[in-house]
Amino acid sequence: MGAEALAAALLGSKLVRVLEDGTRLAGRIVETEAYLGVKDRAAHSYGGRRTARNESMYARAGTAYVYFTYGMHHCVNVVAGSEGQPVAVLLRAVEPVEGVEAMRELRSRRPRRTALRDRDLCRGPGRLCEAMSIDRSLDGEDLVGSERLWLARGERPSEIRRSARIGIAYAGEWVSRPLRFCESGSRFLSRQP
DNA sequence: ATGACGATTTACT
DNA sequence: GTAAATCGTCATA
Repeated sequence: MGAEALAAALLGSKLVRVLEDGTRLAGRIVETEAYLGVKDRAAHSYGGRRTARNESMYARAGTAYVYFTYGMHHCVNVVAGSEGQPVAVLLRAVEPVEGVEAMRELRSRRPRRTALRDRDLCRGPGRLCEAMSIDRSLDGEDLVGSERLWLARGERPSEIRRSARIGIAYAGEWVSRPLRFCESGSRFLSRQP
């Protein structure tokens, strides 16, 4: 499956995480972005770049690519390409469905002034990783078969909306490509399309 | 060895 | 709306 097809197909699927202590967390995916590989200036694999950091992008489809950015946030992707094709789908937002209080606790580890509403727990790629305790230790995990982090079926959205990707102002003509996929009308999006 | 840069989030004006 | 926080990573030397 190509990255765009996977980005759309993942909407409605559940991301499930089991912590060391057995706590189970789950969120329904409502926002994704496709990164199209070597030709895509916004992708970490642009131009065939292959480093220790993005090595997982070159693994087989269904592998997790987790990276650390801005000195403080993690983001999780589902690898989409056939092996050797560094193509992936970034998970940008999920709707919390299991372990909400555990998620709130995880999101409150750093001091904060404002109270955390349920709808703000997993609304954004860095936030959802913090809420689900996803970091580089899960980079390379097989999302079909892992006991720590995996994908499960869920209710498909009634309507999908495409828009431009976020946070890639440096990507030239790729900035405006409609490679962001959202469930129409969801209250759990990182921002309204 | 060093410097510049983020697929972001938060708080503040 | 704008700006600061914060540091692993990588390209350059």
